[in-house]
Amino acid sequence: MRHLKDFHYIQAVVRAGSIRKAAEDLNITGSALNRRIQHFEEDFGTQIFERLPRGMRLNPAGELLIQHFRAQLSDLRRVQSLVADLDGERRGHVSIACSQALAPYFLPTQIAAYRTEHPGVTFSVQIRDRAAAEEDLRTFQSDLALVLEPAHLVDFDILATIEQPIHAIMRADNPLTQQKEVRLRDCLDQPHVVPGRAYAVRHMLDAALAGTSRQLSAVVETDSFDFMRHYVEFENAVAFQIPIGLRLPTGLTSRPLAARDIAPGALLLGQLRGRSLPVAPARFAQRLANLLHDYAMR
Amino acid sequence: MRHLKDFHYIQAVVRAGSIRKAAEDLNITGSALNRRIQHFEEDFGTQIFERLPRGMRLNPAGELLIQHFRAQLSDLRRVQSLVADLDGERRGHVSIACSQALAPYFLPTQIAAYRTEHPGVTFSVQIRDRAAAEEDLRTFQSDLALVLEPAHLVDFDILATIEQPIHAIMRADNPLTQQKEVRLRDCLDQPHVVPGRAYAVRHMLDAALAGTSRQLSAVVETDSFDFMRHYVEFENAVAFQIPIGLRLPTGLTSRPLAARDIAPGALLLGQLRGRSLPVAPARFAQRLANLLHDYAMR
DNA sequence: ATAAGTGCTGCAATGAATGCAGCAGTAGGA
DNA sequence: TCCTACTGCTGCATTCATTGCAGCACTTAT
Repeated sequence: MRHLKDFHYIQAVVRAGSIRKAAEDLNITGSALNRRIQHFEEDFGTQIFERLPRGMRLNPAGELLIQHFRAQLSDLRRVQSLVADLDGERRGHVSIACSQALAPYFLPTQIAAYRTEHPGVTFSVQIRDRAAAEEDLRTFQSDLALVLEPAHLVDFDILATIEQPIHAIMRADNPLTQQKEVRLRDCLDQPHVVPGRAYAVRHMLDAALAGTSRQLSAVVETDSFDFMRHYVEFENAVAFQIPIGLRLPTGLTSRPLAARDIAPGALLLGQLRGRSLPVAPARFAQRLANLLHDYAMR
Repeated sequence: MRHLKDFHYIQAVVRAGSIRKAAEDLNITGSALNRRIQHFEEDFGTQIFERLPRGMRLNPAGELLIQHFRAQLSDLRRVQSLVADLDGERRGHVSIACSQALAPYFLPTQIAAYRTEHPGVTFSVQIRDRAAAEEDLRTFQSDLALVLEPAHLVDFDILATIEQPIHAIMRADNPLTQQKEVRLRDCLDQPHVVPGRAYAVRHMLDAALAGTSRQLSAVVETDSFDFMRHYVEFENAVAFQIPIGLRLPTGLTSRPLAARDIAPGALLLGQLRGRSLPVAPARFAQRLANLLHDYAMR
């Protein structure tokens, strides 16, 4: 859209940190970009950048403005999708930020199922830890977030929620498998692999152990849930995961951790508070919400 | 703002009904305006106007778009007022659509009181009947509506509400003044003046009389509440008004109508649902809401 | 001290938006 | 039925805003 060109220019400067770098990204000269920004500031009424010796940085007014622009762009997409709907096109795009646990199994099946009914709808899936997922919503980079134990919940509108007890993942020949549910201390007695600090499962483990005499002594700490799941196949260790993301190969199995050791985590589906989602994201969110609701009921 | 010029052009065409008339209003030629609109439609992706032999009219996509633009403009104003607040300017503008009853006394005192604390804030007050007030909110022409018994309440966010029994206004020597509250039928036995059908007081009178054997037989029906109030001074008649708008000259007095004859009306303060108001309107609304709340308590 | 980076500005060239005149078409009145 | 008045639209020349180039003043890191 032509009338949002200034916004793209401003955003490029924000990203690049300087006019000249941004100008290169935009395939224009620095002077042209410089003047556009000066013009914009002039009829906006205030400076929106701090001029530093090493480049440009948004000032508070600029932060407010760019947030406005993002909201505006998002609303324009919504209107365009409404118009497309009017024309009977049934197209659209859904952008989701989700916890890593949802990536291998849960989301692919849901998206594939949705696309059989609405083949015109495309998706983008960003794997984000619990803080980054919320930031993605705030910056309009994602329409929806499906995330375990989000960090702040400010500006986060909860569309659905289910409880997810943490499961211990181990080989089928592990002695712990003889019990219906396992104690956390028994897991810690075995070699165990845990996610990095940014992840909710790790956060819950840390919280459960705070104030106890036990502590984690992980043989591997990793950012990859995939790695953890596969590692257990090669060393007889214990990994941790939420059940909704699980579909274990033969030879591996899982048992829930005792609720008195570690409280179940909340898996939340949410959007940016106050935002009107375009048609496709709204419908997909509705579908996910129903599914999670049924999942919680059964 | 430069990047909203297309919007102003489109809105001018909507208002004028044809490109050439709109072009005249905008002091440009029809061809320029025509091409801008064609360009816009091109990169928006769809036609926005129906081309009729007698001019242009918005199609459904255009209706959606113009609503988006209005919201965008409103949000831009909000951001600008936030920025002004950042600069410590404390300026702003508040636009209110209100029932006629609030115009002579209630709103002037409130606005004046607010302006003693915030002299940089300016106001505009539109007198609107109950349907038009809501339409004003919907089209972003007013930030707030203070209106008796609104008609539809769709997209209307209620910020405060108080009950207002209808009062009969009459001369101090009227025999009805001997009672604490008066019956509607006794009022109808006297010459009476009533507002036009668009107004809430009239609507409530009609509703109260529906299904009874009595009916209005007004000696004067008028759009002016001022007229009604003054008319009573010259003919010994009865007029109707809500108490919050009343401040009677000596010689006139008022008595509430019996609640069993006619239910009190709801005076609502509201804004457009989902809209974030700029600083000044939000603060003034807060002040009004508090005031109405106290008013209801006493 | 040098080099590399920053934002900014004067001048000329490019390209987009505008104005003018005229076309084709429809609606309503004599 | 013709005529007038209105509609949206378009080719061409012009105007004006936007851009690119080169260079300035300045800061920081080597």
